[in-house]
Amino acid sequence: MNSRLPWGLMNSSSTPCAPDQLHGIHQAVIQWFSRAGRDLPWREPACSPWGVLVSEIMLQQTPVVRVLPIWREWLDRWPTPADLAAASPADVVRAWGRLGYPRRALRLHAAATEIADHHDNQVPENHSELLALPGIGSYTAAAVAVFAFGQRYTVVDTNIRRVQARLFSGKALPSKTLTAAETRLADQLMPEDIAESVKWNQSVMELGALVCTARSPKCDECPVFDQCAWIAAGRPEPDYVPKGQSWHGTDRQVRGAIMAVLRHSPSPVSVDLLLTDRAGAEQLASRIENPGQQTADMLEKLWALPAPLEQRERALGGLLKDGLATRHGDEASLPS
DNA sequence: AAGCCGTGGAC
DNA sequence: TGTCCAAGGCT
Repeated sequence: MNSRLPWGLMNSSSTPCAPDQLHGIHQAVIQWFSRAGRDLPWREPACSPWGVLVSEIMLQQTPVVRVLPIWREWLDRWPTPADLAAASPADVVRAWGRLGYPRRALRLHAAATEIADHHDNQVPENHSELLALPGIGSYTAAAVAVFAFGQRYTVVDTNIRRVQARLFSGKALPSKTLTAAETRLADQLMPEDIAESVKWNQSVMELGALVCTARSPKCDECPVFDQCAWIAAGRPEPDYVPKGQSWHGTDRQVRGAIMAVLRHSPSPVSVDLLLTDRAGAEQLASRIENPGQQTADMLEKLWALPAPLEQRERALGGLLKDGLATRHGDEASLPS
């Protein structure tokens, strides 16, 4: 839709743009994907639903390039849900490496256990059953239903939201939080044909990832530049400033540093060592017995953080609460 | 519903 | 260097 047409005056229950124009957009975006879409292993027809599910969890807030090598390791090591379920949480968290948000690893492990125990080791095709699994929310449930099982289901991720905001709403960015209107729009935009709807979901997501990006969109490469409402409106600025994620000095930073120590350490780590700072570490030097060079490096980084004891305790407490760490006596380790 | 939860590449 | 942000989910 663009300013040459009066669709913007229509109410929210109407169609987003003329049927003919929508069909043209479908064809243009899907054709673009067939030419410019990336060859990713979880898009191979031979990839199992389990492989798709693992990829979707890993891709939550983590870029493709960082997921690729870990995904391959996981599928080689744990080719079915039961294989992952048989592993210990500690091994799972270590294999997760530095993908970030390690709670995802625990939830995926829990989901694998549930699939192995209650779904005959087969990833469920039903959207409601997918949604009931730990770590699987509305996006991931829809993504697995669509990309693993070829269903016609409305997928709404950050890429699709951004493309919709620009192409149809003429805004630079989608709203801060997902709205019912966005989901309704995504639903209205989907082709009726099942196979086409799958391609559409895949293609729009890829367009948002490669061309219609958050910063510096490559509009000169866009297959629907001429139809874009944001372009027609003169590329207006966002009507709000995205709130950046703080990092330095936060509990998250301390949690990350503690997790790095636990991941690298082959044996439980003294809680005193985890909770002290650089100055305190001097006094504890006599208690450090061959932690291993890598563990020592991670400890150094943890000690170097400008975090008071109270914050270090809070961070470790959070990890214990989340099941990412366990404590036995005066030692802590990854959960066994 | 607004904030929390990791990590590192790009600019 | 600092800031932004990436196929979200959970509380």
